[in-house]
Amino acid sequence: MPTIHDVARQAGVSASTVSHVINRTRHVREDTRLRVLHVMDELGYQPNRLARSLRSRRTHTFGVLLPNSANPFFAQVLLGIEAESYDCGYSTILGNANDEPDRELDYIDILLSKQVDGILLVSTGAYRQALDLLTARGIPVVMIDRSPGEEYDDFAIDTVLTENAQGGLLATRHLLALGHRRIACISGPIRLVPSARRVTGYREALAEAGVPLDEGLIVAGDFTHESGYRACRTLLARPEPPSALFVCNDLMAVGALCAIHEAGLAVPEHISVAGFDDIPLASFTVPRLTTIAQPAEEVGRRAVRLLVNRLSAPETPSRHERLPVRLVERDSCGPFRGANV
Amino acid sequence: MPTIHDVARQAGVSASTVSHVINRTRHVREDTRLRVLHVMDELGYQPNRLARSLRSRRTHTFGVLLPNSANPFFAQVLLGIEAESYDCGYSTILGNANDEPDRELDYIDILLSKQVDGILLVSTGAYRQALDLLTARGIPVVMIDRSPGEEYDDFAIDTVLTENAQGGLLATRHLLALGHRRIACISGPIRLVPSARRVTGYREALAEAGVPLDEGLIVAGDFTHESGYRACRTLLARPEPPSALFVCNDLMAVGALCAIHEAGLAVPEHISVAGFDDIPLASFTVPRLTTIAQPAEEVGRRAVRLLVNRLSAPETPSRHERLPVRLVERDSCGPFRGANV
DNA sequence: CTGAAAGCGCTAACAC
DNA sequence: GTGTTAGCGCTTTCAG
Repeated sequence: MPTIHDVARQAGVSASTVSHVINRTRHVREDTRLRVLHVMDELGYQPNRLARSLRSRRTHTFGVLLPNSANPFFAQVLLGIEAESYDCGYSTILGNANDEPDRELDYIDILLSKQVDGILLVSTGAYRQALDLLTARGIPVVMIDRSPGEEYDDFAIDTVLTENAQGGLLATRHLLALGHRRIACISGPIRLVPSARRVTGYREALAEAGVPLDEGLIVAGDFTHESGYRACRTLLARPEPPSALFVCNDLMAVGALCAIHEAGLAVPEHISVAGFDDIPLASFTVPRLTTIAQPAEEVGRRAVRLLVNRLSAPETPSRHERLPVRLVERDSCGPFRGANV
Repeated sequence: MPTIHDVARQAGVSASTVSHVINRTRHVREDTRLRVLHVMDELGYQPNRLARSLRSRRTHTFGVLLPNSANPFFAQVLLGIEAESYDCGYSTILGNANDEPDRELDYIDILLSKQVDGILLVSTGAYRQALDLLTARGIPVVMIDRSPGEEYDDFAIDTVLTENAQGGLLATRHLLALGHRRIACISGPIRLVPSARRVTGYREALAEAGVPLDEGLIVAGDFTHESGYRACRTLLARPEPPSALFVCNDLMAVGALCAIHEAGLAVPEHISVAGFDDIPLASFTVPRLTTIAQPAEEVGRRAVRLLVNRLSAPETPSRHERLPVRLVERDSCGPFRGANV
């Protein structure tokens, strides 16, 4: 591979001139500029960005840490992150924590030593340690989907969150408006803030409507198809099964749909199901899923924009974006028609 | 951030000694080793891998280029790539081509100038140009899922493919064995080799069984839910609709399931559906999807292993892995019960 | 077993 | 408008 010196020699100028042509960092006489460009082209010169980064202390690379990039919701967020990063001239190094906090921390070390310019983090649970590592280095971080809460305001970290509680509220209100009273909830892992907030919304809606809450109607899953399937079976086996389900993510809702079908019941005739996320699949389930839409891709893009902004203005106070959710009515929720089975 | 010189000074040794302690590149007296280790720990020293890479010409980073990381099949492959890379001490830079060949080529340039040690490529279609860029640089490449064909054997590129034709054969034979004769096929984009191979398997199975092929029963989708939905509607609207469907990927099969349900027909009573990929969701559709399983995650892991091997033995002749597929029988295929509708 | 010196390819400060 | 110089932080000969 030719170096910048090869180009310089060939074009009869100094390396710094070539550098300035490449980076438009100061004026170069038009004819020399063209000559340099021509030589670059001729030699097939590609700058070594490693060397450039070492010197300029900018790698134009972000680290992206996710619990699991194959989860459709995160996959969509990742799509937004990658797309916006590309548009802004950044590359993305991807790391999956696989829900193992240790792995998350290990990745943070790796990313830091690779000198990434910033990190986009959906933390698996090691909030405190992760943020300690990060802020010790003073590297910009945007936390996505999950935040450590107000206690961490001093960390000056940007966040992009969605209105989880509002989503739980909207979904449950919708079910109530359809006449349902025994509304169950399949939650995500309780330790996760977004999941907890969705359940909060659910509780609020019930309280608002004066419907007493049967705690046995809340069962926890872990955001996978399988867990939604199992939780739903548990619910159906109860002496007084619910007539509607608010499921805290679409993956589990799909599992629930499957369990209901296998139990010989119909959606929405016997049971209504509302999900959360509006993953692309949700438009094609049987029946099509009514759900709370989160702008996943936009979440990713916003996060990147925050990061890019912070790099150009490091001293800005931390910014917290909260994106709205909305109810998408499809075919999985119907009016209450009396206790089933 | 402390540098290796800070550590050296503090420990009273030379930088090269510290380097050797870190990289175990030659023996160091036990007590000095411990002292160095201690100082490193004390200062919270983290090597700057940029500098290291510039010098050693190894970045321990792979580039991963996919058509779309949110497609569940690729998402699963990516999971395998990321996991195995991590296990082997590599990071992964992710790039989505979004089915735009130009973007794929642009990403290749970026990855090369970031000096990645190798590239894992699921090409969007710019095979020839992509490989030209890559081989000109002599950088190791593993092509996944799609290969340019025998004509490119001189490029000495490793590949990991799956038995696509065999999959088409197995699925169609299964449908035939259930008594179906009018079996339609929803293919992927014709220009893509894997899709074409699956259709080849489908044709072979029909020929094998002496069932004449009605070309009108083959309709092309583009591997998305939506296209499967539309293709299925087209098929159902035909004067003599098929009694079974072989759909070239699960995403489209899900779309087909939805279309069939909306047409008031039942699976598998009226129509049988077989998919391809066995994405995680396939176990939870309504009804559960019979499909051809590809070991997606393993595909990713194998690809990384090939790359790692090649880095340690660059002169090895190119290796081509072909992973087997298998039929997973679930609930979406049933015996032929006479013409439907 | 250890140290000194050179240099990976680039950019930035300073001269002219 | 252009060139010279130094050096980012590390590894790797080469000496000892």
